[in-house]
Amino acid sequence: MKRITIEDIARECNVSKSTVSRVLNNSPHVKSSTRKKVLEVMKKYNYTPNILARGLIAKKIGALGVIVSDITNPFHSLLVRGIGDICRTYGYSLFLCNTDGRVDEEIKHVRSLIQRSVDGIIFASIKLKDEGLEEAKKSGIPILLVGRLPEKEEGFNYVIVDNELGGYMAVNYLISLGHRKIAYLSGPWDTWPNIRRFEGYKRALEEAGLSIDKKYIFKGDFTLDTAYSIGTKILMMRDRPTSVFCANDMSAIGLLEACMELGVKVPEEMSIIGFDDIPLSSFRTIQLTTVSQSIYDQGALAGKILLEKLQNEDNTPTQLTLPPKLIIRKTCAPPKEV
Amino acid sequence: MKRITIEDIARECNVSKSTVSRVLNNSPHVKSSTRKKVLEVMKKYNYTPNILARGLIAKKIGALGVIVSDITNPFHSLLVRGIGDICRTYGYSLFLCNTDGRVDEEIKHVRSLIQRSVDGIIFASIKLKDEGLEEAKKSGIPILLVGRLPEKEEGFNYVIVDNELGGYMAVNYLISLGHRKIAYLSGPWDTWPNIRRFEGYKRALEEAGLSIDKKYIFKGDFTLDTAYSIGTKILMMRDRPTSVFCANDMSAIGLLEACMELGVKVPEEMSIIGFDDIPLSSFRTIQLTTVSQSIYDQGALAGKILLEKLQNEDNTPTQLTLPPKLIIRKTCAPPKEV
DNA sequence: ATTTTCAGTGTAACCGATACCAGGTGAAAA
DNA sequence: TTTTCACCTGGTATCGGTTACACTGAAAAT
Repeated sequence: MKRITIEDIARECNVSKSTVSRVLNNSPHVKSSTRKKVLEVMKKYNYTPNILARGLIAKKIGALGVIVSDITNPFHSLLVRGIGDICRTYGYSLFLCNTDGRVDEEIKHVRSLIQRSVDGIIFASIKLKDEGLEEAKKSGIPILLVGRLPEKEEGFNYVIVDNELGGYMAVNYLISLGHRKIAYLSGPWDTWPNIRRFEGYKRALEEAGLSIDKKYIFKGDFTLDTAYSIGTKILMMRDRPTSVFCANDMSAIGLLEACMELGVKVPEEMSIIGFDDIPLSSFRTIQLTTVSQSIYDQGALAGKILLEKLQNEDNTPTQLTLPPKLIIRKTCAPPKEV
Repeated sequence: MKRITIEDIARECNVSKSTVSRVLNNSPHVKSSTRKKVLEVMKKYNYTPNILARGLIAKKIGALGVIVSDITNPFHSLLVRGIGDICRTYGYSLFLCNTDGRVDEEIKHVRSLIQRSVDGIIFASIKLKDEGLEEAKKSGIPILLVGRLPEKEEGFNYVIVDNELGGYMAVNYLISLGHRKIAYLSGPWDTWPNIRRFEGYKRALEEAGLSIDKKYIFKGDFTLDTAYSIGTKILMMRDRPTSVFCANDMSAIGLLEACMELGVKVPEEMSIIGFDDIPLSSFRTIQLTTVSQSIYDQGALAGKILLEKLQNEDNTPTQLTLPPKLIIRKTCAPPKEV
């Protein structure tokens, strides 16, 4: 079926296509009777302008790209949902790119987004050194980072929550319950969220006058299965910690599973606190105490900031650090021995 | 930063842009020395053709749109991941559209995808009567449906699993374990998956000579919370069923939670079987017996079929019905009384 | 009465590619 | 020596819009 073009509309109205274009763009210099007629004909033929033709001149297409490692990850799907909803209200479309954490894929996606003249790119899972990010920066397309930061964060727009503070709050909460033996189950070690959360962990311990004990630091990778197997090890060690701050909720849930498997009662015999507050954490059977990132809101805010910036052609970087929130549910309690 | 255009390359090479275009499109009629030079200059300037300009002529942009109700739903995120991965291997981009199950949003998204000249649209959560689908059909853009079908399915491309058979297999399995009082916890009633699964339920009961007892039919909506509250009702009724076929995994998990809350042992006192096999179902603490839809594969296959169809300009509808798979885990056992 | 202003519209160039047609070249065939 | 023809290459229209500029005629200003 042939698409209706601006020329078809113009012919039908006995005007030139520039006049139709003016109506399309709400130019004030159109006689109201002409405008009315044009609008009528447009409606009659159900006409919508071709965005590609428009974009060719404007060098933008009313679309953002969002780059995540894996949309299947509930953190990312919530974030993308937030971004997507905002895009919709601004009339923008959204390209979804999964990288699987691979730099080459990320670069490919970035190039393809640039080729498509997207108006902006949101990076949700950059690494500390990120070539894809560099590539995008060179292109001059507005960029915004959510959730995590690269090594050199200067000049970038970003929306994050204060991960250090979140870690601090989590561990402080455990300390306030009376815990002294507090373990840390990490995420991928050289990763921004892990580094920041671990710093919060250390600060809380230091302020409480507790020493950081290497035997209580466990290297995980944010996945359930790894956390499960590390969890079984933690539970079987001789001077077992009374509580574990897990670098993310998935890890916490893996640990929780290990506890169930080994008959260790949570929270009576083991307190567990996570980070992120993914939907799963609030399940009745899990009820994980955790630090909330307000993921959906973070995504929505990120989208909003970038889109506003595009509309106002504002090039000054907006850098937003949101406060985390402690969500107390049922996996933490005072330690038994105290 | 100004983008390099085909003209810049042509000038630098002292050839016309048609020649550059020929190189770009692998035309055989280019002297190999010329081609070499052009390719060098293209590489030197890191040139990539502007997809919008290209798309304006070709009337396509190398992108698909996928319409889901909510990417946060694990079923959809897996499906989209499968579609996205295939798109990537074919060099296509993917527009993500969330409708929240609202028809008006769906129509808006469809229109916007048409405006953007996407090459094809994949619908993942259409309704029985779907105006958005109609709108897309009128536009002539190739369409493919995954996961569920509309009332009139003629002429559409689709990839689904046999939901009726899945329901049949699930219930048959319960029957084979010795269950006679088998309840059905439905999804949204007038919905394709629910209708088909319920039909499977009925067929299995009929073939086994069991009557369909209205008091064992419960109307849910695919959500955890509804299933939980219905679950508590089911567990407290006097002539309680010994097993429940839940229309999806989320409902099954809601019921599972209700059982835990009320101290009903699963599977000893209550057998539960779900449908979908979302990742959550295989968690160690859940171990839900269910009917697998191979969601990721379904998405990948759907994407592949549509993309192949686009490349071959094949207009005959491909209609694929995949077999479901029974995944036996730990929530089903023979009933106590037998 | 003459000039200025400006609302309302058309013309044509342009965005960055593709595609068709035609022209030029040189080697092989006549 | 001329013709033929395959092989390259350039010119130009085109896709569907936007936009700078020019033009018209009527109202406002002088």
